[in-house]
Amino acid sequence: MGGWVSEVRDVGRHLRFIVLRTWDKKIQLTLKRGVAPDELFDVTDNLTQETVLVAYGEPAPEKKARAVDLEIIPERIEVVSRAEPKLPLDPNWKVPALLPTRLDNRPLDLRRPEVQAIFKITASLIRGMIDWLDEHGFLMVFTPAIIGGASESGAEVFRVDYFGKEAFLRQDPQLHRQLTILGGFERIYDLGPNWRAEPSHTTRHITEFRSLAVEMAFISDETDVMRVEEQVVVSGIKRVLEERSRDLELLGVELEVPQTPFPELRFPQIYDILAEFGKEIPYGSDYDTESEGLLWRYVREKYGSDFFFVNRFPFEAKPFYVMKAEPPWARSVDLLYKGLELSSGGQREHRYEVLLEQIREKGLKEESMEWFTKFFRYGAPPHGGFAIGIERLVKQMLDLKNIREASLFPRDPERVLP
RNA sequence: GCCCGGGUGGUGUAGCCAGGCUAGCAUAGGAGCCUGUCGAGCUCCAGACCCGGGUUCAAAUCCCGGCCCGGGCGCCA
Repeated sequence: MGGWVSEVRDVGRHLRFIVLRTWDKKIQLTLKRGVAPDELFDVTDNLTQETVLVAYGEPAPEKKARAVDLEIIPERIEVVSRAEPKLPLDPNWKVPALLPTRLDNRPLDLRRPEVQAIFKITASLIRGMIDWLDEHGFLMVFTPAIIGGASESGAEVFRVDYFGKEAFLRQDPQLHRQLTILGGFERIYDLGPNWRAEPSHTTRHITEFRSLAVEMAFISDETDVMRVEEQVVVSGIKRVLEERSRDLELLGVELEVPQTPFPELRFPQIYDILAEFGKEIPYGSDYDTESEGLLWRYVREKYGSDFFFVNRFPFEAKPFYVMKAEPPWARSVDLLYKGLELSSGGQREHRYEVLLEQIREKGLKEESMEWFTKFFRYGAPPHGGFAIGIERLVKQMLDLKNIREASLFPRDPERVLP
């Protein structure tokens, strides 16, 4: 078996314990002088923490070590890769490192079982979500990440030199998901990366994140989308509970399957709720970050839920492609989890003439969006969908302080390495 | 983008406001002791004030500039 040296303890001259860390257990190698060959003591003299060993041997007849999963009496030990003595952070966490130090030295940080737990949980979460989608007739597709046409809203995008032409990294798979629907695929999902060139300095933004983006045709209205979205989330959380109870315990997280349907708040009633908390938002305007926290408090007290939808956002706050409801509102839905926006979605506008009108209303040039809009001339079903930010979902589910902890190698305005 | 805060051994911190003895502690590292440890214990050793300028008899400490980082807001997932 192979692993990283977590600890070496000499107890007297005749006994040495070496604790190895593997990705799923702790193993103690026990060396007794007189029992173990002297050469095993020789090769393990001056072992440094985090050195990689491969050991061969049999389990001890009686496991006396309590704090490990396995106790081995080694017959042979190979020092595969000796770690330098001064580590940039301590994976044993005797001295906790700060987040920037952790991220600068992420491969060492990732050795901690608590950190690995985050990504094991993420894998189960995603598996649970996409299994539900597969079981309900959704097809996994991959839409492009490099987009040649103008961006959907003029929000900050990364520019790419595409053989001398200008292209952009997608902020969202939104437009191509819709075009895939126009391609006759009635239920799809796309799991992939998105990029935002926003120089945001917060604990809930990174410049590269992944989303699970779902789109479905022949919906009655945006509530069909909400019913799918909550089932996807519930299915993911159920899977985490089934497969990762030990990892949840390691992180000290108590997780429950949320009740469905999730509570739904709508504009303009939102303004009245916020007013109860003394928060005045001008009628017809979007709410701010503080409001998200206030609405969560409201929903928790009234419905006891950590999840809730917000529906009927002001059209002026949303992109051109959303479908309008009674003016000035739109069939545009956000899902919030513990007061943080997890996803945006809703019903899309599929009527060509209306779509063009909305593009003009947003002050965009019709020509710039023609690569997208022209296909709505040839038969477009009513449709809608949503995109859930994976890292945000994980952050909220595990009560992580910073979204960067939910990303293996996070990218933010100051960090593109390692 | 706007605003606020912070950079002390490898890591994490005390000291800064009220400038002044060999910059304290923990952990990791080196040397040694201890026959089963339980993030073991004990003794000793080595290791640091982000960069530049200024004020002062004296600067980690006060002032200015720079660099780097963190956070809040905006915007969003």
